[in-house]
Amino acid sequence: MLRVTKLADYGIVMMTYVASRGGATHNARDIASEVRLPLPMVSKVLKQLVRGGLLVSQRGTKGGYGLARRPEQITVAQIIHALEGPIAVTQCTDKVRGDCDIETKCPVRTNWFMINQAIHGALEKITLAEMTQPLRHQLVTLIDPGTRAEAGTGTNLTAGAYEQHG
Amino acid sequence: MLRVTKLADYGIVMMTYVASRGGATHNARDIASEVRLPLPMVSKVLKQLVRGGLLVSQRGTKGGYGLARRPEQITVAQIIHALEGPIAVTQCTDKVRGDCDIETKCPVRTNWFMINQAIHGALEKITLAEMTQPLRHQLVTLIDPGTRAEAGTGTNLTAGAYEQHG
DNA sequence: CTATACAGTACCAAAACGGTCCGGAATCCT
DNA sequence: AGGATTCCGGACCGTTTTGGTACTGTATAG
Repeated sequence: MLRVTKLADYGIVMMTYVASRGGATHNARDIASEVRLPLPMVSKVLKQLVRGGLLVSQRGTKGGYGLARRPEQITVAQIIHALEGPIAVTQCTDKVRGDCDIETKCPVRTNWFMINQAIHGALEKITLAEMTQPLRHQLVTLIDPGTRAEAGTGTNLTAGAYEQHG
Repeated sequence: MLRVTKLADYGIVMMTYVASRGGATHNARDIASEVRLPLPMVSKVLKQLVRGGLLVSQRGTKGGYGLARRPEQITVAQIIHALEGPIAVTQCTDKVRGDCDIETKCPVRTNWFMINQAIHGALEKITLAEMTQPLRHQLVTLIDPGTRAEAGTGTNLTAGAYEQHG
């Protein structure tokens, strides 16, 4: 748990794919087939990434999607934000749905704020450029020496994505 | 998003409350009234915290719950683990439900693994002892200087918890 | 002006979440 | 011994979210 949605998971895979192909634009159909995910899903994610300002789109016959800026300027935190809103570990954070009207009195609120910042900071450090080059040094330094691996990781890519994308 | 469930949110509030009262045991009813949450809910959370080895319980007339070990030995990561399973940002992590059968080929898998470790590391650093004393120094150091506050935080405590718990 | 490709939005089934309830077992007190 | 208290282990259920699809509209190339 403490899980990211599949939308965000897909989005990161797709962004990584686009970034790995330099500045060229790709249309939704090609991306879908490369990443081995259904076209409607891919299309949906791409649209949201455009809205989030991470991709730029071109309509028409020779249209497609391309990165809105250099891979070094795009972070994992930004991708998650584009696909599932602001990173907020607890509710009553969107400020829109202000459920928590006792903010000033709640003794753990300040701590949650810091926890959220810590997580956000970790995700903000990781750029697309690094994602295209696994095991890069800067990523490694994110991990504490004493931290045990408690659970595995991986993507939601259920039997398909990147099966043999080369 | 990237949100913790309310169960975990409640759990942290409750653990913080118990820890703030030293080593004494409290029964579910008292905790519920102090934290301003419905008794069945509180009871459910407490049970899971016992199963997770974070609380010890005593049955009978003078029964109740107490910390299983010193607050310094209990981390936020452990509480989340007890209430919603292993911390895993992406699916196919529980190893039980191994959806992702292309692990070795997926190019972003390694990166997800590191992201997960980074988050887990951040949560593992925060102990209950620190939660009872907000704004402690070690917490502050978790936050990167350059990290912007993108969204507020807080608890899910919808109009009730800790309203006037003093 | 037609084929292509993105844009927006509505829709739906399935799963997870949040919360409640009930019968059972241990402990204390009388 | 017997009742009162308190934790234990489930099942249960309505609502929300998630994951995924479909359909109509709009811009662009040739």
